[in-house]
Amino acid sequence: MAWSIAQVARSSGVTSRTLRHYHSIGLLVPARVAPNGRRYYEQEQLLRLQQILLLRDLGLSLDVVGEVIAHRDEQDAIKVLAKHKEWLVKEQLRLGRLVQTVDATIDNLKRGGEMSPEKVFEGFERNPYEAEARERWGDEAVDASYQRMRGWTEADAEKARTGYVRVHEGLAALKAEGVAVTELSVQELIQLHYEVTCLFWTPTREAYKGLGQMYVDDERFRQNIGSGDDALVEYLRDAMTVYADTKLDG
Amino acid sequence: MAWSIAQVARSSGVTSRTLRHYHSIGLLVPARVAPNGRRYYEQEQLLRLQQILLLRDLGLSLDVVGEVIAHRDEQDAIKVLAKHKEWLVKEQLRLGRLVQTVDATIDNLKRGGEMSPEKVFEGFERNPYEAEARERWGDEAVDASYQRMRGWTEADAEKARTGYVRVHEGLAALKAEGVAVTELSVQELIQLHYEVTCLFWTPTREAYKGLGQMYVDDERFRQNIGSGDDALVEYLRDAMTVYADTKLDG
DNA sequence: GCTAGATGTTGCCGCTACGTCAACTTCAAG
DNA sequence: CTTGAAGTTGACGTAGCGGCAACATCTAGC
Repeated sequence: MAWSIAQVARSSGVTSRTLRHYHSIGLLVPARVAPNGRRYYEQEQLLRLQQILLLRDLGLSLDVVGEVIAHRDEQDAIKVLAKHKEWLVKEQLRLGRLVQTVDATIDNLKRGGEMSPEKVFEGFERNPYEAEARERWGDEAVDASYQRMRGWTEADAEKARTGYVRVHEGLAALKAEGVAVTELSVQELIQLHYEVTCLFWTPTREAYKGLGQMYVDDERFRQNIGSGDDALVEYLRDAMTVYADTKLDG
Repeated sequence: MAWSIAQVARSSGVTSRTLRHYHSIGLLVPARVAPNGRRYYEQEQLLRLQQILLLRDLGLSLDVVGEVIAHRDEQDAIKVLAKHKEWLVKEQLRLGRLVQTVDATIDNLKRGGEMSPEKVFEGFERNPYEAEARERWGDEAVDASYQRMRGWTEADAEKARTGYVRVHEGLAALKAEGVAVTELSVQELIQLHYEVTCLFWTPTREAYKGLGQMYVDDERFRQNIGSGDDALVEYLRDAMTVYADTKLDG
C-alpha cells in the first residue's frame, strides 16, 4: 500500500513540508516518485520516519539522526546517545546557572530602585576578561567562580561591586601621600582587595602575587586600574606582594 | 578617547565581526564613523556594549536586548527578565526529561542486545498524535504525561508497549465470537486498556467514555485500532462505556 | 617614495530545520 | 468543464554571527 505525502503527514504528525525537506536532504526518500513528481511512501519508510522522529525528539540534529540510522551498529548508536546525553546535561546545568543569574539580576533591579540602569549594570562588573579568563584558566575555574557568586549575601555583592574601586581610590590617595606599601593603612586596603578577590576565587600566596604582576603586565588592567598611572599599578602590585608574603599561606 | 574596532573587540572579548553585526542591526552604533568607513567607539559605547553582553549572556535574543536597553523603564526590564526566567526554567525541565529519555533509550539498547534496531524503536510506540495532543489538551497535560513515564517500572513500560495491541487483538477475537461487551472476558480486557491508559493519564469516567467516542470519531484512530473494521472500534467504545459506568468514579 | 603587512571596509554565502508564500500542475468529483 | 483539494518546485526568511573574497587604507621600514 502506497501512502501519499499528506497521509503520511497526518499519521505522523509532521507537515508535508517536513517530509519534502527530509527527501531533499536525503534523510527519508519516498518509496516511489511518480512521473508527475508525487511522492509515495511504503511501510518501510513509515518505520524509518518513526525512527527519525524518535531520535529527533531526543534532541539530535538531523545530520546525526541520519548517521545513527545509517550505521545500524548498536554500539555506535549508544556512543552517540551517550555523548548527546552529556551535552544535554551540560546544557541543563548551564541553563540552571542562567536562571540563578537572571534571578540575581531581577533582585538587583528590584532592590536598587533608585539606581539608574547604568549603575545597575555597572554594578555587575561584568568583566570583559571573561573570554580570556576561560582560555587561561579553563571553563571550570570560571564556572566555579560563577558558582560562587550564587552564594553571595547582599553584603558580598556590595563588596564585589564597589570593593575594587574603593581599593584603587584609597591606594591612589595613600601613594600620593608617599605612604610605603608596608604600612598598615595600605595593607588594610589590600586586605579588602584580597577579600573581594576571594569572592571570585581563593588565590594561594603565589597566585595572589601573580595576579599583582598580571595587573602590571596587562595593559588593559593597567588602563583600568591606574587610568594611565602605571606607577599606581606597580604600587598595587608591590603592596599585594607584601600582603601575600606576610599573610597568605604558601 | 576613541577606540578602534579591534581594540574594542579585544577588550570585550567579542570579534570585530560581531561589532560590525551589532552596528548593522543598529544595536550598537559607533560613536563616529570616519569618512573612510572606519568605526570608532567611545566610553559610552563601551558601557552599552557591556550591557548588551550581559543581557545576551543571560540568554536574551538581541532583539529583546535592544528593547530592554531602549526602554530604560526598570519595571519593563524586570517583566522581561521574569518572563525569560520562566522560559529558562521550562527549557531546563525539558532538557531534564530529554536526559531521562536518552538514558532510557540507551538502557533499552544495551539490554535488548538481540533485538533488531527496528524492534527497539518500535518498542517506543512513539505516538504520532503528540502534536495534536498538545493542541487539544495543552502542553501541560502532555508534559505531565511524559513526567509520568519517568516513574515507570520495566513492567509498566512493557505494558505500555504491548498493552494496547493485546487489547485490540483480544477484542477482535471476542467480537468475532459474538461475545457481548458486558461479558467479563471483554471487561477484563478493557480493564487492561484502562490500566495502560492510566500509565499516561488518569481519565475520569466521562473522560474515559469520551476517549472511546474519540476512537470512533477520529479516522486515524479507527484505522489504527480497527485496521478498517469500524465495527470493532465501536465495539471497543461500547465496552469502554460499560466499563466506565460500572467501575469508574464520576 | 615605495612596498609589505596589519587593519579596516563592504558584500555574500553558510549554518538548522523547516514555515511560508508564489506560481503552477494534477487529480477526483459534480 | 469547472471547481476545489492536493500536489509540485523554487525562493526567501529565520538568529547570530563565521568565514570567505575583493578592495581600501594606514603604518613602518628601507
